[in-house]
Amino acid sequence: MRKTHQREEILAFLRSKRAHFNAVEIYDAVRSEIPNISLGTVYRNLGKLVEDGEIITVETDNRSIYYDGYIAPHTHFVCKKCGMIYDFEEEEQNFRSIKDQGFVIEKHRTVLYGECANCKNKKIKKFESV
Amino acid sequence: MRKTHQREEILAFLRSKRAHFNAVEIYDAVRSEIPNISLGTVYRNLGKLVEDGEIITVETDNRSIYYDGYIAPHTHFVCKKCGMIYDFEEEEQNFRSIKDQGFVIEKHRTVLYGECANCKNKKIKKFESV
DNA sequence: TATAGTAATAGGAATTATTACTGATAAGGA
DNA sequence: TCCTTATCAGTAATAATTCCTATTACTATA
Repeated sequence: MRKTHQREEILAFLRSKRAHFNAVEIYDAVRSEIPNISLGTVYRNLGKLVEDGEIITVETDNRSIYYDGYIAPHTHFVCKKCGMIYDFEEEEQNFRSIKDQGFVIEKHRTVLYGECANCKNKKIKKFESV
Repeated sequence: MRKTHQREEILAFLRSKRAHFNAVEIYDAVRSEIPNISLGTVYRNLGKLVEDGEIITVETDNRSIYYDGYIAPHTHFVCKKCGMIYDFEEEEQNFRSIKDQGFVIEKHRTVLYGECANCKNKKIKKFESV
């Protein structure tokens, strides 16, 4: 894979932000550096960067794919009380039985929903103090 | 929400199959019962059924949303070779460390990507026979 | 430095999935 | 049965993504 100005800029942008962007957002951002870059080029390079493992995709239910420059495998936990999103490291024992059945897991997208430890503890404290 | 023939058929179809379908596949299936149903009607009703919690969506990275009539918590595995989506039961040991940290997981959306056991076995066979 | 071969580019057209619109239909209550 | 109105079929429009083509940049070799 050649090192091109366009691809460097796209990767630099994604690495510089700890957030998720869709192709058009990335296109708009990179155009400030390379005004005549085309959207097609952005898509092609995003595809190659994903293929190459430099970035990852985040699929949502709102029809567009988001790209993330933070590639360490991680799990998101969304607290339904406080709305905070937590990142968790990979756990070795996850999906043990699936692996044991001969399935090879290359990547995963996991979002957990529930109540975070902070909110749970607050609730207990509140209860004790009554 | 009115009880309409179209919505009943869509829900009945999804409940009758233990698999995942995109909107066009559901459209084709339901047309055998209601030949002149329109694709727009299928999309609208799928949206309402999701809103109502009667079915769930599976977001993958291949540009179309899949619908699942099986709403008990489970994990999806998408095979990058054959494209098939597999269901797996809940595993007790999953996310152990997150739970141990006091987080309460109420539900989750998990999609694993990789190579399924079938495709892996095919590959091995092919290699052996050469 | 010229040259050929390869691979990437811009720009736009094409494709695909989904949503929006409109006049007609039918579900469900009075 | 009659009304009201959500839902329908059919179709047009939109949005996200991919494909296509002529052109350009890079690399290695002469």
